[in-house]
Amino acid sequence: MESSSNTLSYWDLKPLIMNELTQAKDLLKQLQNDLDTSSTSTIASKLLVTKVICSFDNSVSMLNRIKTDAQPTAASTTTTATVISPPGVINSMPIDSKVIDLTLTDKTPPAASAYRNQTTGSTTAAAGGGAGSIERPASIFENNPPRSDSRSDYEYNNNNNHPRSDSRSDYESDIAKDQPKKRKVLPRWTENVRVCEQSGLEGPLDDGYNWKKYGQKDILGAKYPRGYYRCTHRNVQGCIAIKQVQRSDKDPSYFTVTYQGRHTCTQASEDIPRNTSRSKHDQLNKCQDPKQKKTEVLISFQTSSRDKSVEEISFAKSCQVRAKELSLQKPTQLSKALDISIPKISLTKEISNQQSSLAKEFSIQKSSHTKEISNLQSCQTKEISSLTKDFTLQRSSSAKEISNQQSCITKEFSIEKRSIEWVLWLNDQAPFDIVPAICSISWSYAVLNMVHAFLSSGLDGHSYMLPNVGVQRWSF
DNA sequence: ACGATTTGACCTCC
DNA sequence: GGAGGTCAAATCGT
Repeated sequence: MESSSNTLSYWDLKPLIMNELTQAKDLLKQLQNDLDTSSTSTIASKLLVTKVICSFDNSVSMLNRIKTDAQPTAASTTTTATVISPPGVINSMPIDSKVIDLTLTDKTPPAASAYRNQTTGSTTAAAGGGAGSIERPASIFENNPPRSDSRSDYEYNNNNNHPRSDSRSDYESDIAKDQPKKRKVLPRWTENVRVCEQSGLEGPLDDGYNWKKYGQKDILGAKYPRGYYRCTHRNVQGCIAIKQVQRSDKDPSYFTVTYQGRHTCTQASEDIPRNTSRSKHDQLNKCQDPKQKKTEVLISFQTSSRDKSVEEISFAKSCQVRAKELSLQKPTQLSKALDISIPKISLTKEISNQQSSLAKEFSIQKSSHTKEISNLQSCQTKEISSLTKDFTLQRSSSAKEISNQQSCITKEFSIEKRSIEWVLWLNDQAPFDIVPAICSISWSYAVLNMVHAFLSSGLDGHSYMLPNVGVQRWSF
């Protein structure tokens, strides 16, 4: 429903400027508190300063535009407004340094607007409770937002018959009285977020912010309804961020999330969006495979990406310059402290990182060494065991062999002994006169051999031929 | 009891 | 007149 031409009027920019100024004011308050209580780090304080500068920059930039754009002209003029989010000031995208380009529309030429104002102004004044043009203080969202802040995304027509118009605040009535009746223009972008299909949930999806659902609508031609969410801190802090979530018809695992307006609540002050989600958020996230969970963010702004990049760069540069200027022009205690503390902090961080990585490395090495030692021990134990076994076997076989050899030797010795004894006996018992012959060495040797062979074979009572003796029968 | 969600009615815009 | 966006009472969940 967003318009697509490029004209901006004062009334288009006013809410944005108010928003910027309110934000700057809040940030300054926060900074003041921080400095009073010393509750935050110097880096956080510096960040706050940068945010404030950026908000002021944006406001000034927009006000400069108004000077030229708001000049009544005969024909409708076309301009492009660009509101850039400062890197520190997080809009509802959980990504730093986002650039929001607004290509906004005012289809009502100034003349026509004036006409409308004239025709409707009086009735609105009546509805607003009087013709007085009460100047609303700058803190329009200060803690107690107007009852109609729930309508702040809209500027209603000044319709006398509008059943709710009488409940609107004086402020808005005044605005309504004076300005064209258009929807407030807010930064708008979309993201395509993929979640697992099993979840079957159409939660607001976890983007780190807390959202409250305020409506659901069946959309013509769409299979799934569209959910409407606004920031939980809307009532307390006047945060204007809203989003719409709709499941894709083509791929139900995708949700198209359209964000509108950036967070001005304290959530935005925290650089890292928190995952303080509940219920469905948690379920969805638990369900998501870490690999699948990688969110495919397709941010589509209404201006070309080339313009966006250029503006992003120029904005970043402007922020840098301003921050530098500030720290040079006002060498306060804070900036001095920052100059000293930042290198110190980064050094400490580096040391801590190195320590951590060394500890990690040591742990890994220790682990691998322990493993190696354990393996070696195991191998050695095995080897020892095997050696012991071998040794036992060898000892056993050696013992057996020795025993066998002993037995053999003993047997041989015994045989020889008996042989000699027998020869001696034979010599004593010789019935013939054969002593000289027996005494001859050759005969003795032959007899000894014969006896040895005889005893070895275990034969008993056989006849043997003795050399040079003839047949003799010997009985043992 | 209180906060979140649902849902029908209402409103704006095209 | 209809689609989209919002409100607010009713309902639900803790």
